[in-house]
Amino acid sequence: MSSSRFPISLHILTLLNEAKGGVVSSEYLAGSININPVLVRKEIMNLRKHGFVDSKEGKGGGSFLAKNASDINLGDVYKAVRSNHVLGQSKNEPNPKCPVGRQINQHLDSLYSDAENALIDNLSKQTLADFALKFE
Amino acid sequence: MSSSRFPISLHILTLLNEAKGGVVSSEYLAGSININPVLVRKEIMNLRKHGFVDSKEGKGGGSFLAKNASDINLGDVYKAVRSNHVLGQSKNEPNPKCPVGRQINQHLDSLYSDAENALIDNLSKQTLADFALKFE
DNA sequence: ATAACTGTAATAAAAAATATTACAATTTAA
DNA sequence: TTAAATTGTAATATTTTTTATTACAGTTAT
Repeated sequence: MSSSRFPISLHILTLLNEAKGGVVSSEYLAGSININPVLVRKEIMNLRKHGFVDSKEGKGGGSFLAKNASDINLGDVYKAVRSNHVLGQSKNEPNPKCPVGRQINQHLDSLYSDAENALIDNLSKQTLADFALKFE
Repeated sequence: MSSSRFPISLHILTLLNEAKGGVVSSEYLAGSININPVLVRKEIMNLRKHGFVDSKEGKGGGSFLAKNASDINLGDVYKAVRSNHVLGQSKNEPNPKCPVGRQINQHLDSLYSDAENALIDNLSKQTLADFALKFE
């Protein structure tokens, strides 16, 4: 999925945190992020799957944080939304007849994992609560 | 530009390193990577701009490493190819009437920079020579 | 019962990435 | 000195990915 999943998810979480436990509709969230409500609902589906948020159906429904903002660290949010590696997808198929092409994806993958872990470690230093503090 | 620029560039550099100073055509490179030669030439243009490689026009022409593989570190390669941030482009325009939307891009940017630096630091631990060693 | 939501699928539109074609300019070498 | 191989580069087309839109069944509050 797209490279804007992380910012969208973090935006959603920030708004829900601001709502202080209150329920927020996908319409409202979409309005702040400036994207389509259906995309918000899809992203919320994922955040819910990972236990960050929960939703209430029906009139007056919407979403809300499922845990304390200080218990949501940004590394975990990143892990919840990443689909392909940061450094590039290895879904391209190099020439198996070339000694380099034949092996490169495996080497790239391990390179990616290492680098991505460094990224995640960095993100994990911050919680949603820390991030939200910046908006005051 | 695309998220496969890093793997493509690293693939090119690895092949050029293998050629041990010899000249390699974009046709050959494209064959190993399994992409279009024109895309290879564009990527080489960028690598050349950053001083990693040089090219020779005309018959028997092609590209070759412009510096020692042990002087090319992967963090620098990454910096040469990145166009948008790893964690997502902030080219989306959130609602300026929303207190969160209004500020979020600036906060995301600083978050990205930090995290990206961690990534780059990790990549910088390895040179092209180190990476190429894995192919023996 | 009605209104305001979510959840979800299907489809359409827009944007981005990649491939293709084309050709002038350069260089080698027969 | 001409032909062949190659780069550099632009223009265009195709494919893939992302995003938006539409639609509607199901849920809940009033």
